[in-house]
Amino acid sequence: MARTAGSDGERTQAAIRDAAVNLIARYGYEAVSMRQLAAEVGVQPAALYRYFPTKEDLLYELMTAHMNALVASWETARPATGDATALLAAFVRNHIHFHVERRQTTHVNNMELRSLSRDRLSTILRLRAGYEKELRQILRQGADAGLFAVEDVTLTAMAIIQMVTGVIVWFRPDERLSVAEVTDAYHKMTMRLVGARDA
Amino acid sequence: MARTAGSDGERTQAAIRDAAVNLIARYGYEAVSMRQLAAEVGVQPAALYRYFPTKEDLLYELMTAHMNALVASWETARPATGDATALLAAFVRNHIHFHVERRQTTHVNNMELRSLSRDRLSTILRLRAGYEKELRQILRQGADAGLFAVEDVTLTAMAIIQMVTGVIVWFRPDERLSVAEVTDAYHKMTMRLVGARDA
DNA sequence: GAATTAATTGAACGTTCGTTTTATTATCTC
DNA sequence: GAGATAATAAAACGAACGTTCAATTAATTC
Repeated sequence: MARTAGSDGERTQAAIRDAAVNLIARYGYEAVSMRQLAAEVGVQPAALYRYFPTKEDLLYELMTAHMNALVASWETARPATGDATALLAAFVRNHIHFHVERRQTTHVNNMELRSLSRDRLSTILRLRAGYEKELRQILRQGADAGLFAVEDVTLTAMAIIQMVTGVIVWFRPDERLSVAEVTDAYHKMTMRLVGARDA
Repeated sequence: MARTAGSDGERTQAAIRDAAVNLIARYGYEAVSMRQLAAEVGVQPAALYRYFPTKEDLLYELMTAHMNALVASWETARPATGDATALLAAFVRNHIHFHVERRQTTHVNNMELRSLSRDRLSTILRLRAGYEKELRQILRQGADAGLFAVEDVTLTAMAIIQMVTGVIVWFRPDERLSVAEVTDAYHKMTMRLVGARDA
């Protein structure tokens, strides 16, 4: 046997991506073998190499796609007008929605950084740094305007990022709370955390 | 060659633990081989098996030691008297000090849960749940006493845990800020986050 | 100082790993 | 419908993996 009836490169590649995200999120990058991945896709191991030259190439593509989607998501969600309070609210809400809807790729991005080569790691970290800079700018703007009581912008930004990204560690949408309820709660906590006037 | 001059079981075991924590924190459990670990210790791979029957036994011992130390640390630090505000302050301060001083074992405990067997995983999670319950009790006590403005105790506890544990992701003690400064900042943020009256 | 025990080496086991090569079949182009 | 190309299978590569076992030497016991 060789090429199978109805086979399609694009579909196969998408199936590989999906299966890889699921497996890596659950078992970790190192623990998932190319054979295991191929079996999940329903294909022979060699077929994977038509789409991803190496295992690390596959991981890297998943991670860059996630980071680019995150940056794009904020670019779309960022309000054109509004003060720092409105910006911060939009940032937190978008961040939580994005991550709750992509728990698996988020897990991969948070856990598998150390499996990347130096160059690729710094590319991902650069993307991440750019995203975090947006939050720092909002905090600084709010502090300068006297809206927030933020002493150390960098520290506060990291605290907020860690807090809101941590949602995916414990939150399961089909349980006690809805996404909207959780988002509201984190929004309020963030506003209190930065000492926002309006909150 | 066989037994080497000056060899000592206890010292070797401690050296294995140390090297394992360093390597696993840096490269991940799956990515670290027993040969690599043995080389780091300065011993042949077979010697490791005198102290740890399997690779997973080694990981499990590192993780239980960390969790037991965390629980013991809080038992020692917990104030005998004081209201919820004082308790929460002590909790956050102890938590940050503990984790900043043990960044490597913290990383191992946060990242390698999925490499444990089901039984061992639930043992670790039980220890963790017990620790987190302490924070929930403090929050509930503060909310009942009218000291905190906490609507959802469980959600708030997870937010705080994620925020304060996240310190180890970005904080390096020898850089811009000292441990004391960071602890103070997180203490203030936590108090504002829960809407503490006294803050 | 002989017997015992503790600590370690060196070599090997079978398995699995990421990857490559070659052959084969389906689909598309004209 | 012939030729070109895309998609996959099948088999194999050497290397590395966790682990085991027998042999050997250092330290301890009596």
